[in-house]
Amino acid sequence: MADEKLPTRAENFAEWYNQLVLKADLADYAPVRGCMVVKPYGWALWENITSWLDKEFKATGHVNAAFPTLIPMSFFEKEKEHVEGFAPELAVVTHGGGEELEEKLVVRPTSETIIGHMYAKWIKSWRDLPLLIVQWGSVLRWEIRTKLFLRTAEFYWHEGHTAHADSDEAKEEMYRILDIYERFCYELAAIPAIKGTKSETERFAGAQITTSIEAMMWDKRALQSGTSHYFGDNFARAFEIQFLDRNNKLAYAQTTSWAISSRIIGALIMVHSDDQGLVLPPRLAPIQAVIVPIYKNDDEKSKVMAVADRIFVELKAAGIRIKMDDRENISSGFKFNDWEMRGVPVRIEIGPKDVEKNSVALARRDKPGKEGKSFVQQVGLTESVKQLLVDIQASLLKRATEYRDANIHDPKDYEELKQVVQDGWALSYWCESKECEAKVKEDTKATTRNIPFEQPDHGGTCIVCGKPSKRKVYFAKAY
RNA sequence: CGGGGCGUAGCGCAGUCCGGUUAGCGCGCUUGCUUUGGGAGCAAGAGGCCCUGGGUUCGAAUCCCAGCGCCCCGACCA
Repeated sequence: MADEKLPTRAENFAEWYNQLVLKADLADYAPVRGCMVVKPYGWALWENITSWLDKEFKATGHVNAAFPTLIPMSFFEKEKEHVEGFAPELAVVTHGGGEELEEKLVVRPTSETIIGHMYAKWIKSWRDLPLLIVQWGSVLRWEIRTKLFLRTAEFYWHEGHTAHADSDEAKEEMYRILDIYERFCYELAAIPAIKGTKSETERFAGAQITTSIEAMMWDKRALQSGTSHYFGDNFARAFEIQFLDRNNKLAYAQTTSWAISSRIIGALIMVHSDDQGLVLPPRLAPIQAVIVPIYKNDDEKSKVMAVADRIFVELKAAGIRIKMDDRENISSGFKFNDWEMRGVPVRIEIGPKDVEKNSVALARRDKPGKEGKSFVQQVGLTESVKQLLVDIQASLLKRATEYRDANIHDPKDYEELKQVVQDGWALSYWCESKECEAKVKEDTKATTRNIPFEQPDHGGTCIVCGKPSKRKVYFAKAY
């Protein structure tokens, strides 16, 4: 039992993360370099994420469809910036059925091109708009340095692709989706992500506007957790998505695309989890509460299990995602640690003493050890557990918000900015020039994350060059 | 693409320098018994193309040559 414990976060954050993903049973390394296998427990978590998003997309008029994995190479050459952005990380199929292909096929790294091609075919009239399609699937990017969930060659996501008659409507769509992403982060993931606009250099290849939500991890690095893009007519021109408008004039469609990927699971881990293992927000946890029965002999077992079974049925009927850990020959101490590693929000311990006293021990995962343990009556347990799940959800968000705010700095000058981005974020005025942005990156490795929508009501001067500046930007080291 | 390291059981390693019985150890796995309120104990088992190919030798995990694969450190992305 040498390596049951994780390295601490302070000791080695990267190694803590790697081992946590494996030990919490979320994913495993695949035989292909850079690829991962998402294990059933990890996939259950992903399904809780996707099912909420899917409902929100459908509620806002979107429909799901599927486009092919393979895309003709020539499609990528139609939008100049897009091909430049993606060329280095394309996987290309050169042979099929033993023959060399006449036109090489790209394994999709994203689907703007093939969807653009199809949209050109489908959109002929203003009556065909808006077209609001979401694809759930995976994409492949030939990454050099990979890490489970955060950056793998193949990853899972949804990609929304919409086409609109005018630019205002398309921009509204972009912002509408970003709002859904924000609500997902706050309400489900308990992550206080910040909405904003990407700088020109950080923009998606081919986009006119890229917006993002940015989240602060435990190590204070930033993680782009979702993006929503407005393309103007860039892709419409490249793929000839044209329609006759109300005035019988030929016009280009305005398109958007947007995504949240399985990377969000990495954010969940790096925002909430601790040295004991995974910590999951109750609304996303595949298992919200686990029952660990404790007994020494058959006599105790029958008494304990009678209570445990009854409680299991009650909680399940109340809609709580509950699990009975009835594994034999494993000590209860091991089970406690095991479920803590897997991030289950609430643990219910039932032993002979509880049977006598009509109580149970309730342990909340967000407060490890004795601090989070309480003894409550079996009567009314369903309500106690429900309330506890709500409390945990709220306290995770509160803790993450306080942590984020405590580590966002307002440096006085460039010297101080260089200091604070080594271990935190800076929110500073910036003149929005590429030169100043590049200088910060060169000096500190920190990049602009986004220009938050929420801004002070007055301007200031650029933290780098001192020129007048209208808006503040977040500078941080990023994943 | 440039520098360093490693391929031996599912995982982590020892053995390799200096060739020589039946290739070991820890974890994990299987079975049985005892255990179970914070990471249990004992016992018996299963599990090997020692990366691949060639060479040297009476004899190669070990020496030589070639190849393959992987990992770590310096330029991009959800």
